[in-house]
Amino acid sequence: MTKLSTLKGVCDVLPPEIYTWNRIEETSKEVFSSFGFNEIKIPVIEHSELFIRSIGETTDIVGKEMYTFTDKGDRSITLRPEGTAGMVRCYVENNLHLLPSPQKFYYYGPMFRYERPQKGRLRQFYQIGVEALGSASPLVDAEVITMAHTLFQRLDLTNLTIELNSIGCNKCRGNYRDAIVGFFSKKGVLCNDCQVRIAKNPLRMLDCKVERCVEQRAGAPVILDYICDDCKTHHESLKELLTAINIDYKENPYIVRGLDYYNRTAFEITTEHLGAQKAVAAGGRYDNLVSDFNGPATAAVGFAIGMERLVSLVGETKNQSSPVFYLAPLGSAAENKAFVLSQSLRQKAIVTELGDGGQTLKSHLKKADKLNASFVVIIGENELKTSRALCKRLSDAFQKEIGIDDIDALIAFTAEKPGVSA
RNA sequence: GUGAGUAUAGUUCAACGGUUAGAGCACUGGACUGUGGCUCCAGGGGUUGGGGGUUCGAAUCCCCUUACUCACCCCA
Repeated sequence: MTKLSTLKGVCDVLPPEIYTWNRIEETSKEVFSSFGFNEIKIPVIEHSELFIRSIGETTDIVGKEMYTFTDKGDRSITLRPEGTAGMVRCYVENNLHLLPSPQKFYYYGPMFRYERPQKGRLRQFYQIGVEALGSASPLVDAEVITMAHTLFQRLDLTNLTIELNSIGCNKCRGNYRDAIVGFFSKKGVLCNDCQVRIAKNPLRMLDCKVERCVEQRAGAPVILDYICDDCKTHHESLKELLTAINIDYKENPYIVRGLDYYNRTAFEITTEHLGAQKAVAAGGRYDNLVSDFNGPATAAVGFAIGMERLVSLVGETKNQSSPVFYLAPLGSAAENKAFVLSQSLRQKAIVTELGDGGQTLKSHLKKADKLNASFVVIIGENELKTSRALCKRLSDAFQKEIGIDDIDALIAFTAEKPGVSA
């Protein structure tokens, strides 16, 4: 039998790292609630068609990264590579547009993309996703960006940069596309990737890293000069709103979202500490996606946070739940007694660790110390005879006898202060 | 899919082609028979990723393979 291991690009999350995950999840719930967002659960599997139609057939995600299989009913099923498509499907399917707009949701869960793993990039990765559907106002763009900013602040993250761009709308993006294609086709030989990009996704040529291409793009057209007046007004309003609450941002005309459904606002929140995958969160507007799925015309904006990337930026989080009591039974009769006692304590929501009756007292105490317990309750032959348990405070080694069934006295002992005990 | 690097104990790492592959941490036990942390001592642990080759001799050199890591592409 070969040694079992996880699949490539998939990993376990163990303590103590899981405490950081929990802290992020809890903090995000607090922040999102304060912005009026509600949690929602949407499926991990969907009809393949949902992603093909929303994300776009020519994107890498759909073209080569989807986990797609045929189920026993001969349906084509895909493990979601991102959350927005499912959210929009849910919005349309449940007629959520009938509720007051905008409807604001967040969700939390794994996404799947068949990619070559590297730092900050996995095949199964977790996202916190946020979507606001039913408003075209730049105010909602600003709210959503502010919400991400607030969360990162609450997690004590500094040195994050908000990068902002507008990629125009269906009406004006074509102008810019033409301008880019026109600009580069007059230039010399481009790298192999860019020769593909010029046909498929010309905007991507702007952040090519090949030296030859970098030189040639000097003086290339800038998107903000090509977007229509409506898009420009929207973009300017968003910037004013962010400025009004002192949120710093950096205009980055090279931000291009990799999914077809985006328009207007595109943004990324980046760090210098993640290697090549520097985006901790990214998102933008998708004003046409709901109507593309035969829903009513519904403007929307959202973003996703890369959970693993965020975890690696947030410092270690301590386990909050180290035991209050460690019960140390000596022998099997004592073990039975300790088991009963443990249940009484746990019913009062007191974190209690139960030791093995076969262990020596010394090994009990060592273990209690390693578990960072506060008190050890020793139950041996003497204690069983007298029905008095020996309760020891580990911080200063003070100990006293307490009636073996006297839960209240045990709890009272935890409240006594070291050094002033009677 | 492309390129580079790495693979030795549970873990982090040593070991010029030359005894029985070592050390820190972790784990278990003892010093201390029913009293933890600190200290000291001892112990368990390894097919040197796998396969083949060169050599008197390979963890070390060569080839193949697998896995991991980083980067490209792309993306959270």
